Amino acid sequence: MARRSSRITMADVAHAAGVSVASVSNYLNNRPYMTDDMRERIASAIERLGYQVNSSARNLRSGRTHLIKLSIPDLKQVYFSELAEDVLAEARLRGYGVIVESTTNNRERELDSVNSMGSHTTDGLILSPLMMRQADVHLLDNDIPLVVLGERLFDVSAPHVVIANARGAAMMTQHLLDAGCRRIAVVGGVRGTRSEQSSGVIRTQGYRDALAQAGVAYDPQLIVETDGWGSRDGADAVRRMLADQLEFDAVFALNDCLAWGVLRQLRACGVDVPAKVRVVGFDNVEESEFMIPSLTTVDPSKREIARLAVESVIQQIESGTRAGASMIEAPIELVYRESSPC
Amino acid sequence: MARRSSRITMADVAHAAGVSVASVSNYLNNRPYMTDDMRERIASAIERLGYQVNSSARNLRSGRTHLIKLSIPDLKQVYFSELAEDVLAEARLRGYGVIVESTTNNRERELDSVNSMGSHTTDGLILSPLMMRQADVHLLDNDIPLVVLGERLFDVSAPHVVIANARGAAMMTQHLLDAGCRRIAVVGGVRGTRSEQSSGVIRTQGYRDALAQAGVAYDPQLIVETDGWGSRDGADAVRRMLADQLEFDAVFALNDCLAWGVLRQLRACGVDVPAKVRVVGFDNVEESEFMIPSLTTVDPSKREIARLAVESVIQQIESGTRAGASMIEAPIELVYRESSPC
DNA sequence: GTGAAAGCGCTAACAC
DNA sequence: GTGTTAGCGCTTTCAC
Repeated sequence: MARRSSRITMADVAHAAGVSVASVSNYLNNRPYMTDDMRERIASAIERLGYQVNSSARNLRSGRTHLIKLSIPDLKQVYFSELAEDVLAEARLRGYGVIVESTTNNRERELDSVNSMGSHTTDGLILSPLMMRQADVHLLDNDIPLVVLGERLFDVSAPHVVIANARGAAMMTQHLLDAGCRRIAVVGGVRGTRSEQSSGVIRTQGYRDALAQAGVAYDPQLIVETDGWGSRDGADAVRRMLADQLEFDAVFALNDCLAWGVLRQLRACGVDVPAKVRVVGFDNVEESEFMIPSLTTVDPSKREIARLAVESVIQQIESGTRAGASMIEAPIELVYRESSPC
Repeated sequence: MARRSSRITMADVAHAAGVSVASVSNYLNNRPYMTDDMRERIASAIERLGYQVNSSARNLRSGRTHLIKLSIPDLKQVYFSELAEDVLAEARLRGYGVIVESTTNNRERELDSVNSMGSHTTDGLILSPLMMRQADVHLLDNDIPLVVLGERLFDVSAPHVVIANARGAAMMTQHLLDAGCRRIAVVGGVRGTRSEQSSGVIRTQGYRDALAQAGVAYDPQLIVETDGWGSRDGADAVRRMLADQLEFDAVFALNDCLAWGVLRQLRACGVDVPAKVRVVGFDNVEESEFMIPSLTTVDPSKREIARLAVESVIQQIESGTRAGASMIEAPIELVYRESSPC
């Protein structure tokens, strides 16, 4: 029956063990040079008293909290919840806890999670920005350990862990071209050019690059813009494409959720996948494997992204400063499944 | 251009503003009785120096971190990521941060998150236990603010926020009976009786209760057990049911993911939903609305669960102790969609 | 090897 | 209303 939290302090332990607080501290921090006898007495006292370190005190003294903040747009988006899970696991492995902050696609919140970094609650930040503007980046202009995730490369002096969006999209497009497709619709794509460097823009560019490379003409009609990137948007897109009698022999949905909707709607309309139309996605979210047909997609290896991000932010924390700008590209891979076999 | 973290302390601010640290503290904590003049001088000094409170120091002194730990089995399961998102939002609203801990269906980890509670990193715990055994509950026998989530009602002296699993399952079964179904298969159900009080067991019981109530015979054959609760398990189940030539006019999948798999596999096998077979789920996960056909399901109002849990744990934190055992049942509701219209 | 003691930056009790 | 000050519990020199 544990007492109220830990009223028990290091001093109590020291007293009970007949040693000094310094020795208890040494013991707790695995410092060498200590007689086995003392080690044992301290251990037993700790056990007996049910002592637990007070991390607030430790944090104050050491200036570290062993907490990382993970700021992402929305946990309800599978991509991010899977990424978060991987970040949690990786951080845990390295002895860090994670405060998750969901910015719910809200610029204010993104700025908040940046602004609050000075308050020492967390040692570093892994930020997946979505709404920040160029004008906001000066807020990141400090020495706090930071890793930026995703493709939005602001002029921020910090390591970026990026997905090879353009390359992934190009590879996937190439795969479809190799399979003989010539009318590849891009659901969730962005027509024309925008200054904004969203994943949509970049993936669309990758698609166009691959077409160009293969000498296949680019038809803007095939770019089907959507409101969001959920499965409903994918289904809506297909509905429109069919209504407009758009000709296409493949659909490249720019993320897996869109692809789910595409798959469902095509099936509902009696279009055979992959015989009549091939369908591919991007993100390799777990559920995609279980679609019928299972979804061919680009795997951005979230595990590796998480590992790289956590590793970098911890390295910065332990070295004491923000690392300079850099771009770490996570490996990318095509996963061939039934919706577009190899 | 911010300096390295905040070397700037309250003393610096006090000095710059020509006041005492106490006044700065008062200002920061919105304490009353303070001339507007002083208020302004402090504000401007803070602004000028770019001061930010050091939360470690504040935490040590106040004994509070304004951090809650949320311990759940797995963020990759949609139900939990949606719940987590709601918990995050609710906590944020009330000025608390959330450390998310994913126990990955691992008993050790569950115990860890409980054990580490004494170390003052977080003020309270919202725990969704899955693997804990009766033998472990003594670990929860302390005064630390705690809310237990889900149906596993151990003999723990703390508030429980529970889903009305039995009632929800019974209501849904009743709906199917009302629609004329008499052979309702339960995918993910648990045959026979087990001491264990998992959601599966309880939801199955709710189903049986409804049958009994309606005077419909219970056929154990209709209980289709599955390995897990993912969509693949749902699809597998249907495959087996069809192979075994099981007769059924409805499928009650005990969660939405199972239901997705059921929907897909039935469709793949040319079984019309809902004309031939009705399909319903449990959890009302966002994606379910976009299935084709859209999924009728039980809505456990995660938002409300999150609200109740956060509210209770914060109330405990602010009142200074663990609240006694209690059971707060979150409201439940059937959501009628195409897979089984009303 | 071990211990004494000086803070880390803040809050709150109390004095003015 | 405002200032002084004593710790919160720990880590870390620096003596011994």
